[in-house]
Amino acid sequence: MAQPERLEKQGDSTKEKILSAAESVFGKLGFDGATMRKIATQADVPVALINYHFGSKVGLYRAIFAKSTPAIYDQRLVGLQLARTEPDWEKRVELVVKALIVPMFGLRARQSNGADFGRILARELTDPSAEGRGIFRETFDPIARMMIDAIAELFPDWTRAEVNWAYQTMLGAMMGVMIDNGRIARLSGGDADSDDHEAAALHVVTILTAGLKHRDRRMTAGDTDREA
Amino acid sequence: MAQPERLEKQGDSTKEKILSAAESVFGKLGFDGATMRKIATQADVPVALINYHFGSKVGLYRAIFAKSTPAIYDQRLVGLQLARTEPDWEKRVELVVKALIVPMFGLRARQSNGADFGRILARELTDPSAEGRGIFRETFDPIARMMIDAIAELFPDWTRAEVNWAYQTMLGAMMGVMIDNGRIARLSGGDADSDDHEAAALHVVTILTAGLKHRDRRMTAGDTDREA
DNA sequence: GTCTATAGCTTGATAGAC
DNA sequence: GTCTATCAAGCTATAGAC
Repeated sequence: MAQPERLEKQGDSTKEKILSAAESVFGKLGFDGATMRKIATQADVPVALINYHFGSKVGLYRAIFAKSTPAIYDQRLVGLQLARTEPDWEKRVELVVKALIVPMFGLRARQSNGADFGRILARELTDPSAEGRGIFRETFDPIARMMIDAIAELFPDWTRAEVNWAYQTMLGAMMGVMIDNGRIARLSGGDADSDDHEAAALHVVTILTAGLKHRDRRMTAGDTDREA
Repeated sequence: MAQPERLEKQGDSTKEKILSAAESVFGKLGFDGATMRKIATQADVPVALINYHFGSKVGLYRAIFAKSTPAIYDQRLVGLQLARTEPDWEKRVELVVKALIVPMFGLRARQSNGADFGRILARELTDPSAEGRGIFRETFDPIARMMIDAIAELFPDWTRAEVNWAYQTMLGAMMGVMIDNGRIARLSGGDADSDDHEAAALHVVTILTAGLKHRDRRMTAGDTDREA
């Protein structure tokens, strides 16, 4: 803004090379498993350049989120608005589910290493110490609350606990089919292909939509501690 | 077996103190984030004792799985057998879902630090480099294949891909409500309590059972890339 | 902006006294 | 079995030449 868009020759390219390598290494090894050296090696730059451009390891990490997060936020917002205009209730449920799932898989498909960002997200979500970094709190919490409110509107007779657990179920399910750790291919004997983002997204959306629509409230009275 | 059960005075207690501390630290910080020193401090033993009893860091890590995994396996097996004897199809679906979910939450509730093991599991599942450790391949893959086969039997008209993605969806959903990273409480304003294992388990089981039973095959023909 | 060199610390693991 | 002392390797981050 203040500084008019300079043509930074290769300076820009270096930052992007580092960001891209970091995304890959953080995704594969996690925040603690990744090292500045490994990232620098993969980016083919000296380690010092990372600190010059991003300040610190956590600074680099945050830059990855800063890059990919706004698009997710915007697309989810659009998805929720689209759902609001849908008159048919059944289709509205599906649209809310898609508002959560589709932007994430869209990123995977669109970006060259979108799968890496998906891995980073999944790890961040399952990392209690990640709360300290506060990334989710700053970036995803606002849209998450909107999602939760949208679910509550769809099912006005649900308790707040039911609504929230439903959201966590959806979020977890999305992560489950987004991980791509090699195990899915192994277990399925190749029948389920992690690289087929559209198929993966479609299957989660289908099951989650059905699960929300047909959630049987009477089951809530039952017992879980049945032997099994 | 060969060695008759000796009463090892406190030797046994030390190993268990380390194991318990390791479970907690690994759960909170992950494999790479955890350090031998932090574990030793929490267990209140010198670092060298960990290497004496477990050989290495990864040896200690594997010992954690060796301790908690067989119970999960057995209970899932029993759950699947129970499902097989159920004549009512709808109830059978629910029993298969419970065979996956209930043992995990049962462990959380029963064991003092069962939540820590849940965290470790979730991280191991979302860690591509964990495949190198081979823990899932050795411990959970056999029962996972049985679960997948059970789903396939329940829905004979599904493709193998659909069956496998359904399993991954279920697994992810379970992780999603099992993580307990503090975010669930924050987003729900306390309405969803991660410590209430029974409630959490019940909500996932309910949604997943409904999702499987009412999965609409006709949706599979639809498009995912609709703008959302 | 780029790079080499290195400071200052923490890591996993072990040697060897008890 | 337990513990202190220590090693070699690897870590993040920075100083300073270009």
